[in-house]
Amino acid sequence: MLMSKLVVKTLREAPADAEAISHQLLVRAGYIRRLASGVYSFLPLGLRVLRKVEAIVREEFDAVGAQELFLPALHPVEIWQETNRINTMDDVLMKVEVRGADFVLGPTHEEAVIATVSPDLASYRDLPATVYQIQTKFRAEARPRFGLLRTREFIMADAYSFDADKEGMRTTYKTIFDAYCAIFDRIGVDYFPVEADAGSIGGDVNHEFMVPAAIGEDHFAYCKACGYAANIEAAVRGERRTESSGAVEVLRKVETPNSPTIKAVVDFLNSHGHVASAENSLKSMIAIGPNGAYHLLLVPGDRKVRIPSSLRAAEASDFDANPNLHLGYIGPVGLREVGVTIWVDRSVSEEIGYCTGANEVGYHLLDVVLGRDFIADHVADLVEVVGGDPCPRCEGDIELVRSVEAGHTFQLGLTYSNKIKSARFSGEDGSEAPYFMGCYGIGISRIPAVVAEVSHDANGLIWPLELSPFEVVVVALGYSTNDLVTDTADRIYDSLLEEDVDVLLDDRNLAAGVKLKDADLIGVSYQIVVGARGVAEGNVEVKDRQSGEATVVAISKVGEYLLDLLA
RNA sequence: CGGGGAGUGGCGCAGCGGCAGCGCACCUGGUUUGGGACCAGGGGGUCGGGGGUUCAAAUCCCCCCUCCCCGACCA
Repeated sequence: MLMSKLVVKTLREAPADAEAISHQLLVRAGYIRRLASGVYSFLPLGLRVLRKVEAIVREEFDAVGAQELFLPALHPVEIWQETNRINTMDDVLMKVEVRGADFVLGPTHEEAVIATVSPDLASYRDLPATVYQIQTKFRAEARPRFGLLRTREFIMADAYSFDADKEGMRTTYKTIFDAYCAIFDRIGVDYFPVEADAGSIGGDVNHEFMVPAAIGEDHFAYCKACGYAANIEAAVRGERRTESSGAVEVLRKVETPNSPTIKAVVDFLNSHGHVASAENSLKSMIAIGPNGAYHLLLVPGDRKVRIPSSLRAAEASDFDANPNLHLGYIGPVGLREVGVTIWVDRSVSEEIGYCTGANEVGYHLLDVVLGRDFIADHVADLVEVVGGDPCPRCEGDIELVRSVEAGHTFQLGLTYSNKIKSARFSGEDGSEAPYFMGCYGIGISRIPAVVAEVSHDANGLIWPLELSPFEVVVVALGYSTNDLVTDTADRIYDSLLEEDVDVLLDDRNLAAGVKLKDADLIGVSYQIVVGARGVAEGNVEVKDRQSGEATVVAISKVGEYLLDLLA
């Protein structure tokens, strides 16, 4: 490709609306351009990178026997009604009406893939099977941001696996999981498969593929000592012995006017002759179960509650509907007797007298003891981990790592097959059974941005060879004025094309500085700099964009030298 | 959806009642070619949209739209 013909115009300055470094660089270097909020066009350079990402995914999926198919983006609303995700995913669905018929623009394709392939997977003899698709998906993101990192229209690769039983599903999951690792190895970024929360997609075991990055919207808990890694929404902390503070006094009620928060209560008590602290208070959070039942979650007052995925946080209307609940003064004592299920965090001790709400406006209880003054129905991990918490697997400490989610694999089990009539096959004994499914997604259009976030310098992008839009750029300085340069650059370019190298020749009539700056900005993995100074002595310079190292190479040897680098 | 900020040529910005400007980019001619080079000439704008105030509005007022940031949300 001749750069004079390439549809691209680099920018010296980034658009003012680009915040993330990946966004700035991809726009400046001419890879992408915004069409609307969260909607981006891929220019020729950007598409080349995208195609390379896709090629890696195809190769690794194909290698484990997954078969590519193509599904519609336009889904009839009925298939979304069958799983009820028309309601549960309402906030992200883009809906369109076409001549009186209702459609959904697919944000994910579980319904569509089942509807499509179930006739082909009618018997246990047809299983296991894995199919995948690489295509555009849509989400009505409330707030698109960070360029390609969170968009309304995006390209995903999603694989879907179908097995006859749980064991088969687990085996398939492991196979695809390994393929994911192979994919991310080739993409060339540091990544961590972390245990994660299943979110609205449902299912059981699942892993997020996280790439540590300063811009990341997620955090995962990580233990350097043993490698434990879990999304903050799924992470738990280990036990740490809390020293008992000695004798626990009797339960008593104290007046605490205008103290609806932990901080207010602690401040009030401490200034009125009591000794109180957030750690020795219990934060009481009301959550609602799937059947509308009330649950009380108790965690130490200095910690953030992590609501179990089976429950949802209570809303104002839920408090209004239950006369036993006085927001700001809720506590465990007596609530179980009025039908509230009591949960306590694992760290709540039976040897500590806690301060809790008295279920009466303006009053709290002191020295409330688990087992003595109230009984817990469930003991669970209810706090969000923080840096410094003990690792649940070893003696180490947890740290929180900011990161971007690049992929997500799920063991769905029967989550969808149980809801969708056609998601069944005939077993060996002739009876019908639902598929054990898995699904596995990679944000294809997010990958270039993720890589750009972690691989750039002050001069621009730095692509790993596998993703570089070209393998090498021939930067011809004085191409329009120096015949020897022109001739040398052309010969190198032609010989590389001959060897099927993906090569770009900067033949533009521009100042040397501009060409060198552009080459760095665009970030092609290798540069061959052809200048008057070198060619007079029979040399060119080969620069590795990653290391910045430049090597003087004889013109006659440069083809061979480069093929070695690319091998 | 709540809070904050911004819309002036492709990009970055100035102008803030009185002729719409600057840098980059673009076009023509010339010089130049190892780190965004120089000279001369040139093209491109309903100042986001609508309404109002005024002799006069990019500039003041009202409504709307779009975009960005923080939060809520996040397959």
